[in-house]
Amino acid sequence: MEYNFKELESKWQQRWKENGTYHVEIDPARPKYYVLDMFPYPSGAGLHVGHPLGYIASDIYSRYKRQCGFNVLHPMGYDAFGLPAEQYAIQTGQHPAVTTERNITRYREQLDKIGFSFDWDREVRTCDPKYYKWTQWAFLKMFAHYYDRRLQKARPVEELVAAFDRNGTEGVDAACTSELHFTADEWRAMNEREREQTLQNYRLAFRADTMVNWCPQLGTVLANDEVKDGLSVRGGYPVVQKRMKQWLLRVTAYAQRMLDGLDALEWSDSLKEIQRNWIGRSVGAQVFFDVKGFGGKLEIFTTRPDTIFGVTFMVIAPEHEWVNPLTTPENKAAVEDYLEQTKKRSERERIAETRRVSGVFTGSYAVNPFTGREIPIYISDYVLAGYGTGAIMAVPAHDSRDYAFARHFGLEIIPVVEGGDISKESYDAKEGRLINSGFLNGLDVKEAIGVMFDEVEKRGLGKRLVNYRLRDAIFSRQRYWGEPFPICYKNDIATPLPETELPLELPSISDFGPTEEGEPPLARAEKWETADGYPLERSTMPGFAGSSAYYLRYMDPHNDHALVSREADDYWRSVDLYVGGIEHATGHLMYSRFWNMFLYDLGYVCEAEPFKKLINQGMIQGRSNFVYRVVGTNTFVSLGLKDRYETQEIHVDVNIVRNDQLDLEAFRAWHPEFADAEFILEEGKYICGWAIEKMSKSMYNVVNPDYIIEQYGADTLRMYEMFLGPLEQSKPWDTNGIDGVHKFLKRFWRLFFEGDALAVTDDAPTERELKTLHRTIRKVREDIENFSFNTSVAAFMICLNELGDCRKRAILEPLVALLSPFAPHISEELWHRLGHADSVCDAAYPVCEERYLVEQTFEYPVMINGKLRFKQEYDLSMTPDQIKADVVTRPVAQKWLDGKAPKKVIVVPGKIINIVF
RNA sequence: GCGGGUAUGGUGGAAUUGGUAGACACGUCAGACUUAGGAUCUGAUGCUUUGCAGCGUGGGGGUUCGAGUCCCUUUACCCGUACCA
Repeated sequence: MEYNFKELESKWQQRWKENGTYHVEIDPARPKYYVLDMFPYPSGAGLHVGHPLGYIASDIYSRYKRQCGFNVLHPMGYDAFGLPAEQYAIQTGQHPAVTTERNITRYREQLDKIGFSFDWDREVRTCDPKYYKWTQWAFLKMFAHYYDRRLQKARPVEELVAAFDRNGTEGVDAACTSELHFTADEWRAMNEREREQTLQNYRLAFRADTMVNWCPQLGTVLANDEVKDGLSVRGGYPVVQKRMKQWLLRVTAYAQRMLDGLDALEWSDSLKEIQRNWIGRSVGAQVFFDVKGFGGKLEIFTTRPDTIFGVTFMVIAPEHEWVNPLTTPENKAAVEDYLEQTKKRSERERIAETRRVSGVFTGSYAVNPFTGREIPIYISDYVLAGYGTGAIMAVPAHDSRDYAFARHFGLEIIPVVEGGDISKESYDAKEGRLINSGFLNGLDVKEAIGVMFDEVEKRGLGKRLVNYRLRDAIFSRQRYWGEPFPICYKNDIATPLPETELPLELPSISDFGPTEEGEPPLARAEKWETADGYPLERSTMPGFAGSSAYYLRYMDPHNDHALVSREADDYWRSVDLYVGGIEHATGHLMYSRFWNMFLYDLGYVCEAEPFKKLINQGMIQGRSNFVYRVVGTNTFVSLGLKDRYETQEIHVDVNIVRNDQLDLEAFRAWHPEFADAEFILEEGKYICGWAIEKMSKSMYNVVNPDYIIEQYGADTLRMYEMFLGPLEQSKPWDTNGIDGVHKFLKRFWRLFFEGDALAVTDDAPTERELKTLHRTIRKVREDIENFSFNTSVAAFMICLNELGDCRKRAILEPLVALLSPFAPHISEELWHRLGHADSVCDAAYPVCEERYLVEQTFEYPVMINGKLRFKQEYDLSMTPDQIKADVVTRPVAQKWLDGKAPKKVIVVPGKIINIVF
């Protein structure tokens, strides 16, 4: 009987669908397990062979867990809001909802062919109003809460208002944009607008002015990668840095908890490290410097208070709020000139032009509180407005940037730490003894830092402070295809819509670009206002909004009364295994953790961390093929002969190349230009060159899974994707190797049949066959637990090689169950042919019986003189004397024994051979 | 610059975690069956050498009876991040 994969795969996919095989419900009688994939953005290009890698791995794990008796939640959905659909809409006028729907249909078709065990009844789409109702709901909750730093928890804004009513800011310790101080009387004296403005300083979702790349001609904010050389990439219009009112999420409030939470997560160290760096905690001191002839004190942040005696100047960021007050009349022109220069440059450019020293003197002087010396205050864009206080104390002797600046402007450099030569560069290391530093002299750096912290606090110059690099997330986009904000403006005061009015649906419009006045596309909607006539917010939420809590929605996707019911959340809790790409390390995976912690604080979810274990699948790269055209001709020369000609390398579609051999006819038909191509062959073949590159259309190396499934079947695709290499490693796709896996499945299939009849026998298996079976079971189980799917596929192949043509049910039946997570279609078919009525999905996963392994051989560590010396696998049929003889004759042992015989060789069946001398 | 990772045959990759390097698969070669083979099966296949033998896990050094694995050093590539005070 032929292995007709096409027929049996579509048959079972159909049956699974009809029978609801993958539908799951809460079942308190069984332990739950939640396996989640990062849901895809359904792009117009469809899936290529690299996309399903993670889905296949998670599907194998889900099926395995299910067969182990777990109630497995394994859902899928679509991250459907997003820029590409909108860009396409601006160009073509097609509504993004239409193209998105079309793309989703295409994705679903492709996914269905691979045989996943998704419970599609739980599908979510972020662009569905029933779904984004809960995105809006969470936003309203964030708007209505602030972060109490003392309780380390989000609390209702009403509590903050009550506190202000009682004592003003006295005793309030809340996460905020800037530290405010006012009394209860001052608070009570504020009008409604002032109060709201004050509260925005504390809300977890708030509006504030931030610097953005603004393109007046395009009428929109641009991301850094959309700007080049101060011009917009599209259109080439000037882009300026502009302060704009934007919605933000106060993720910084959760910085410490997000940092601490990492320790308990089963994520890769590299991923945790990326998040740690992103959060960027640093412990230092806040210090105030008096400014000569000026009322205020300049606040800076430093991690090196020990070097304060070496401060010879100060620098503030160009955006610092004191730039104007600190600038003296005679420096005004120069400062304005400098500000104009920096304004033109985007943040990215500032970064790209690394270490190009620039700056300007304000004319003002600060006073070093420890030396009493007057030090000049400069403005320079190497100081970032967004970090710390936007102002620094400069210690040129011990900071390379300050050093470069001091050299450039001829400022004084005073060494205060011994150990380096500062004639050519600064000495940044945190070791050495302090010099030129008054009471710190003689201390080493670490001691000095501690002493200085105390001294600064004692003298009332400042205090210890922890700073984070993490910044609040800008949450609004001047775009159409996103969630509308459930916010209206009453007399310009941002006012939340009542929850009962959610979802606030995206209005239908036909032109998706910004308006001529530079308003976001939603300004084009007719009547974009509340029923009582208040205007609604016109920007929409960014891409990460909809993906921040989707894993919760899967638990209870049809609930109209809550994001997730208490019951569902109590049962499913959090994601046990999350599989997805590392590119979301600082985006989605940060926002989701923030979002979840917030909901946790409010008591809506029972776990603080959403993703317990996380696996990052590697990228599948493309393997491109090349042909070599002799320059100036239409003649193509085979790889081995190309050095004899002057050639031009041309990408050729990998789908018309097999084992690097070009299909000449297909090549001529591929492109009109090549219709009359001539070839210079080697041994009658045209051999192509190849290279590993990103899989992309322009390299003609995209392999479509539909094509592979058509040729080899879904089971082969699934197993081959796993066989390619370690899951977490990037590796090239090479269709050439797929035959090996396909052959394996065909061989496995053939074992069951003699002609068209089932040929499985009930003969008793031999010890050897049982050993092979159980070793395979052990290996495969172990490998699945370790996500080492490539070696488990190899284990199946080894097993088949060892079994030869064993057709015994006692061996084959467990193998079918063992294989089913990897190749569900063929396994299901064989399972039924073996006489089972139920699905192989519910067949208990085979368990290794150790006795079949240990009864034949032992693996012993060998102790010589109490030290582990070598291991050897001994067959149990060997007597202790034989083992002894073997040990003694081994070269290693002989070296040790120096010719003498050991006194005793102890053979303990089970563990250890102890050799006594 | 900083942080993380990788390096093994012609190719993708194994290696029980310090114990016979190259499992498994591709490719290649040879053979069988075939009108045919991009089907199936069998065998060979790290390199050098006719052979004996020697050399082999990016390079150099070290620890050890024994190193792909541990330590030091160095090179190349990949990823993340970037003036974070």
